[in-house]
Amino acid sequence: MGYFEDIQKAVRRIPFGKVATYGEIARGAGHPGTARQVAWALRDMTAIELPWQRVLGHGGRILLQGESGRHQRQLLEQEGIAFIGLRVDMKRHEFRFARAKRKE
DNA sequence: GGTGTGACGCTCA
DNA sequence: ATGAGCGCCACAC
Repeated sequence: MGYFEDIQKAVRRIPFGKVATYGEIARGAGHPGTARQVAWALRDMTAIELPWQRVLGHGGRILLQGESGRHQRQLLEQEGIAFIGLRVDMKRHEFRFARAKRKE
């Protein structure tokens, strides 16, 4: 079990209609303080089936640039996630992990 | 093992 | 609100 898989599992735990920040994913995966690496890991995960669109930057901002970002927003809106300007309404949609767990 | 890189997060001007 | 600076850490060379 490596870092990559830990992140993958954490992302899968985000329920439909909810979103989580990179930092929250890192914590939920048991690797606090590695938000940046979460983004790195996600790049290679776009190929596999994963709700990567539910992962946002701090404050609910989409960090993907260009068309990818536009696509992400579209996917989120399809899930019924509300936006306030460029940010997701985190009051309504932020998902928080119960606690970091190493083994599943 | 040193160096550069990045879908980050936080502070401060 | 907006942007620069800096700390962070896993990975590929």
